[in-house]
Amino acid sequence: MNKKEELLKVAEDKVRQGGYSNFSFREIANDVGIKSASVHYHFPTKADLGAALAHQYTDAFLAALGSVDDIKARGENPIDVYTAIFRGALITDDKMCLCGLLGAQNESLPEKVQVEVKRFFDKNLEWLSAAHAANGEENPARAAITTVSLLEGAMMISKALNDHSYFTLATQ
Amino acid sequence: MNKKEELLKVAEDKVRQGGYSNFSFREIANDVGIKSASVHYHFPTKADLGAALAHQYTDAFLAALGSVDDIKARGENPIDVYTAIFRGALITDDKMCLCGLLGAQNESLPEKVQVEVKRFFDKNLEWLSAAHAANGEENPARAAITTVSLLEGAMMISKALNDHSYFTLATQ
DNA sequence: AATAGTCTACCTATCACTAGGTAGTCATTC
DNA sequence: GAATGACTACCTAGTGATAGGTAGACTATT
Repeated sequence: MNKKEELLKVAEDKVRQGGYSNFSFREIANDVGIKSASVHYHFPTKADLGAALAHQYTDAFLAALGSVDDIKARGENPIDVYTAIFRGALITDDKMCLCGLLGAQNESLPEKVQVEVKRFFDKNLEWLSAAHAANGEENPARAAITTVSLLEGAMMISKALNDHSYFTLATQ
Repeated sequence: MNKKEELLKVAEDKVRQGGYSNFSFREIANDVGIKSASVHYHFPTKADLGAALAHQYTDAFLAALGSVDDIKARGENPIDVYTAIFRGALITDDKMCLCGLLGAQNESLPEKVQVEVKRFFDKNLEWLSAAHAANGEENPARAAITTVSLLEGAMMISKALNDHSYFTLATQ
């Protein structure tokens, strides 16, 4: 793991705790043992770092999901798989969804970051629509937005009330 | 409307756009036509202002809701009323729910503010549980957390994708 | 005389970002 | 195989802007 990857990792933790403005170049540089000026070598501006963060997060999330077809082939319900990955992100890391938090504060973000946040949700809705269609839902597009809304909202409220059992109650 | 109320109003707009760190004493002072030092007369610290903001927002929200009994007496469904108020907050102001955004970034907030955010959701869940119970739901507590999760999540995603139709699709 | 509300003037800390330099690595060239 | 030049990954030192917060003076109302 090189310094660039380390920087993204520590920045991700901070953003998932308090949003885009919850990390500074100085802080993350200090965390990985370099100087803040050197962070600019890897990421010219803070917006570049933020965009890279959301892009990487989206890719990792999609990779964790896998393909709807593979899940159906295993005889599992893709919506259950999707829910389990959300639950894992909350329980394991005790943190919000990166793009959920960024999405909520969308208006104040640099455009580069907004684009990547939008990509996250576009890809999620695409995946969920396919999943609901494969399950025989009559309105897969609506079911998709309902599923992701419920999960992001339950995550947010579990963080606000500092009690993960609300997530379980809302999604079980 | 005095300066204190004006300050809360302009601060609320900024927080609902980009979170707790999206406003500064200098900015809001300038917006209402006083100096930043004078803001400290009304609110000793930023945490005090943030807490007052969330408290006021909660009170206004509950007042707008009214009582479950009154709504039932009018022959309306309280969950529809609740949903309509959420939709109004999104469509009219084109902004997130204040406590939703603050809740998502809960970990990075001063404790005073966290307490007020928690109060918002506690009161909301209480109201929704009573509403679902009045509707004859078999598990009002679960229905309550599901309702608020869906609405907060749909709001967040509508902001992230910059398209209110997602909220309508998820909640209609 | 007292209080409320605002002011000027300032503090320290932190922010993103830049200029310019250095040590080591690498392939190319003579 | 020694020298050259480009490249990587960092550094020191600093910029101007902005952050939250404080001390003490001023002014208008009561």
